[in-house]
Amino acid sequence: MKKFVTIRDIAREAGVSINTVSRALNDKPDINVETKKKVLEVADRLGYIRDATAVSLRYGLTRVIGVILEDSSNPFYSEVLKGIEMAAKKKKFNVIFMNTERSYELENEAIKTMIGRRVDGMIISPTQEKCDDIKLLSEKGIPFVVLGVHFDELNVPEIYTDDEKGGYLATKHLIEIGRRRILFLNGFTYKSVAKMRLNGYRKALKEFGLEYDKSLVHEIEEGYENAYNKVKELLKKGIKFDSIFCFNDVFAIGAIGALKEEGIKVPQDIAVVGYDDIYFSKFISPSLTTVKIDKILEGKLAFEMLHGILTKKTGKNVKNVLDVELIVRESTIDKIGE
Amino acid sequence: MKKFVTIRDIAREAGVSINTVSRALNDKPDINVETKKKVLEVADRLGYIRDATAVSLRYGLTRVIGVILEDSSNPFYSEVLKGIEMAAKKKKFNVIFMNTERSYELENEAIKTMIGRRVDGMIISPTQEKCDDIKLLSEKGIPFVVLGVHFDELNVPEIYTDDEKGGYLATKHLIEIGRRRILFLNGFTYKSVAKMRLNGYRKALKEFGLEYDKSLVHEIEEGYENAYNKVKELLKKGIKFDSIFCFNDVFAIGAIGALKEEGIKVPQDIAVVGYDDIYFSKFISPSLTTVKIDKILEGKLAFEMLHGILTKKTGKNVKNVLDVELIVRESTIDKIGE
DNA sequence: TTGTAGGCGTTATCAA
DNA sequence: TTGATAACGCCTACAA
Repeated sequence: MKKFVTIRDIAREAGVSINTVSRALNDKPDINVETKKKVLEVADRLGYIRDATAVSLRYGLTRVIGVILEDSSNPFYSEVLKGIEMAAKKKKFNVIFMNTERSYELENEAIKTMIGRRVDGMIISPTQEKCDDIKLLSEKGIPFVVLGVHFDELNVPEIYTDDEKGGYLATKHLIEIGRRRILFLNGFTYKSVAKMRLNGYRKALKEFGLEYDKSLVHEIEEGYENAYNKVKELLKKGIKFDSIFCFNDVFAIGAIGALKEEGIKVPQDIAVVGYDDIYFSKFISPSLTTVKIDKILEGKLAFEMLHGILTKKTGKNVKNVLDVELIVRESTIDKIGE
Repeated sequence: MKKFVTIRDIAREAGVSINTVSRALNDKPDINVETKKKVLEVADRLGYIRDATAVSLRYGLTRVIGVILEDSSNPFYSEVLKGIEMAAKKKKFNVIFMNTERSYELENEAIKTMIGRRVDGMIISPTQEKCDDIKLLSEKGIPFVVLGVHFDELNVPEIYTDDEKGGYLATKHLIEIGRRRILFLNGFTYKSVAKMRLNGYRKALKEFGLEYDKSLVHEIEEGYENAYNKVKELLKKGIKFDSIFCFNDVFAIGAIGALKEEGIKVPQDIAVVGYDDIYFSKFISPSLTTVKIDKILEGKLAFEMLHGILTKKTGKNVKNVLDVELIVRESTIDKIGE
């Protein structure tokens, strides 16, 4: 028994040729209304579902996009991914995704796999360890959009957030509530995101006449534990600070965890600002002051950029810089709203 | 200019026929070692990447699985999805995913799309509003695994968690710490998960000689706000309870938010238990006592079940019931570990 | 208005 | 050990 109904089956059943079936199915004009009606009726009765792999091969287009991310379970990327899928669905595209676990090797493999799948385009959030793979993609002329990252050394389509502004807003806010020694728990600055936030941090310090103190700026690996441990370590060393600006909300939650354990009050003793505004940031206690990124929107726009490139409506090297917004909550302002 | 290198290009360049190329590429035995070496060298030089759409058409197998979920950005499903992708990657499968947003319509459409894509199999987390679509899939003989849900009325391959046990453990724990009036904020019991947790709740009450009080059991929609509002409403009505068992951690966080605002102490006045053990449950304050589900594992096992079905190693109607575990934290035990 | 034939890129069969 | 050819399911010229 064959698994799927084909246009040949419909043709036989309806007593017409296969391309009459094709015409009916594709709403082509040059076909008799009666014939069409009959063919469609038969197709429906037989439960015909068009084989997308065959259409892909024929057209050289798959209507599939590839999405390559660090980690789809991370609260930031999981929302971005959702936004991508929402936008893709609207345009009748499907999404294949692969995680890289922050490994350049896996990123490279994922790209090859996606090319093998003949995806019409890709959205990639690169590790930024190297960028040879992205360069290759660009040379091969395969449409793609880089997400969440800016490459100084490459001229490729990118969507990322205005992280210099984010870093600036966060730092300025801390200064404005009277903090002077602002610890910055940053990510690694070989990544554009971390570099930009650092620029924003420095810009705000400068603007308010505060000097940049190297002992207050630390680059750490992703993860709650690393922020938690770093804060504990610095407290032990006796480094003095009255506030912390964190690279992301998970760091901020880790930092707050460490501070609480040491009996340090947030925000009274030390104020904390995060970044991203992940779903849980408003629910934790104290609720988190943070720089908000509209992650669903970033995903949607990433798809729309890619779609624009695919349909030649968008230039090939457009940069799309999303705005960010400071959200003030309890981790910097005590008894907010009273 | 053609976009991709084909075996024909390699054949021409290497001066052999296309199926000699195919043999070399597929490691077939009947080929001269020298020829093979040369072909592979040419393929490499030309940057050949095999077209998976063509192979899929030829074989009738795609090495793609479809994953259909309520919401991939939800902290539960995002981890399950990651587990699926991890396991799939190991077996050289790719994952196409679609969200249903808890709409049966979208679920049905997603299934059709996946069939159109000729995925080798699907993992579906159904809305359970209806199950006609699942039944159809079963009749069509398309391999699939139902995830996170049990259908009494269907005999299909399923992976879900032992939620009766989970409900029992949570309730028993609350009773053992001296609570007698246990509010149960449940999901809708047309879903098997909610029904099973309710069974567990009742079982524990019965075991300890407590009577089931309807006014303490409420079915609410997903979302922080709904739990928050329900708790506020019940407090206002003057319903008395000394503890809450929540359908999931997000409910629990909502409940705790409402209690805190009313100046009620958790766990001293009211103890709270959640369900799922999402990533943030250990970081919030008070940290959350909850029933842990190993979500990554559930995803991995779901894929392995499906793969087993695809390779005929697994029976067609296997049920895989995952164990759950009670994780005790501060929301039920004050000053834990002191 | 309808049908025939060719081809998308690959692999498998069969003959050389 | 190799090559010619057909086939997977679909769509599109072109012919009838």
